[in-house]
Amino acid sequence: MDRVGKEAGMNALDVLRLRGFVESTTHEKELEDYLGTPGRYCYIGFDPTGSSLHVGHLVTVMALAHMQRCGHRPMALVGGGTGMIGDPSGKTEMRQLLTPEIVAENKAGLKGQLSSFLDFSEGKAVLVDNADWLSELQYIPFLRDVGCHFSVNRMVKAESYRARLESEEGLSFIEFNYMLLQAYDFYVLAEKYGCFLQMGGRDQWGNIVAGVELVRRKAQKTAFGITFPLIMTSSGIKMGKTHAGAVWLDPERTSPYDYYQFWVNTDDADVQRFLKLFTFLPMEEIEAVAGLDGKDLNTVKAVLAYEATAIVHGKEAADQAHGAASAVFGGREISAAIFPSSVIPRQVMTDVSGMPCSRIPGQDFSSGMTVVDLFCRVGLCASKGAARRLIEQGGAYVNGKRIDSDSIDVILGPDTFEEGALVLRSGKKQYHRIEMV
RNA sequence: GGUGGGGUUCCCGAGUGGUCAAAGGGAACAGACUGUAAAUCUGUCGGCCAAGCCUUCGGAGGUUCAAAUCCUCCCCCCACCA
Repeated sequence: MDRVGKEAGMNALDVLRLRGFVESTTHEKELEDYLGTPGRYCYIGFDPTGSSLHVGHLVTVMALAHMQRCGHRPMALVGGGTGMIGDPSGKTEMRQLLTPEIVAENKAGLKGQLSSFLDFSEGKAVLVDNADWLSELQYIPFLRDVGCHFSVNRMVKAESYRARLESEEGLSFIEFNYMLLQAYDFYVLAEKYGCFLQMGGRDQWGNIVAGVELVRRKAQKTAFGITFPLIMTSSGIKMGKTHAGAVWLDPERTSPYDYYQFWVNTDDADVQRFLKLFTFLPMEEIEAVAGLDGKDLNTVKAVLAYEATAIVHGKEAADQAHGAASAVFGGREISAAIFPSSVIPRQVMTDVSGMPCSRIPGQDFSSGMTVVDLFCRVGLCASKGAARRLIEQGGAYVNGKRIDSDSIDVILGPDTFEEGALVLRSGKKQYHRIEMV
């Protein structure tokens, strides 16, 4: 999708500002000039602490994608070297140190996921690994060349270390050192690629500024930094966390159906903000629906969920997730007047193939199965006690029929299936389809 | 190394021999109200073959009719001192 409307031809920094990505920048005038020329490099570092990104990473990834759409060249730096140390910024606890094998594995996973957002062909985006230069570093030369530029007095005052300095756990030296390494990364990228912009979450401010200063001192060049706000939901929770933990981009960990559901359940108050941050829909179209509220907002949420899912999992998976949502929660037509750029299906179409689903052999039902056992078996309930409670509280449904507590011991036989399938429901939102095989 | 204080159920945090599956809060789950929203109210919130039984209070032993609570050893954390 090319830039349309007022974002076309706009300075990348202004695009990011307009969409709510920018919390703070270093010397913004010069930064604007830097981004005024196409083909500029900019980078963000990713810790290879896991093999999958999650929604908490999305702001940074989307920022890179916008950079690319504005004609610049984003770089994703995978911290194969620093990942062996662990960034203490803003963290209350020390990180688990990673082994080289795990780092390699995670790195591969990250690249795959980044490819959904960035076009890595023809050098339009670059993936680098700081292990390439960090692992060969010699301690004494490093201390002399880099360490001498850092003031411990200043580092101790850095906001990013504060939590740990004040905590009971304290801060180990290896972690205190982290800032030097990240600053050195920036210096290397500046020298090697001419990359003079580093971006990151607000907790990276200290590390970014350290790099900007190192580039100035060692290379006598001006480098820049942008930090993004920490995205909280209106209810005050860190974005991307749910009761079940993180919302992952890896479809094995968070299915496209659940991913879609995560977005469709966005708080009313967050919809506008999230559309700007987490979709590529043009600003004009987002602003056009700003006045909608109540039930009408649900349509907007559907577009948000659809677009967000399509970016990560592709159009087909988004169609399925959307169709499954229509099947269980009821569909609604989406007027061509809103979000004309979106490719969301405008007509109601239901599609159960995207639903959470278990296949169970028919013979398991030949002598019947209790509702309690069935709910546990497909993971809708954590234990039989939980399943009993669910039924007693009136939250269990089979094929749309509530199981009342008197019939808690009802046995389900093969005749419960309609056309070889049956649908369980737990509470208001959790559906699970069972196919007999 | 010394001295003192700690490690409790998802999290925080009460609990110092039986009345403890363990107060209170948070999270979570269910119901009502709704719009697959928020807020609010109500209920639930270790497991099981469920008026009973089993497992849990850092780990391993021990005392006792009875231990989260007492004793011994060990592991880990914190504070102050060296």
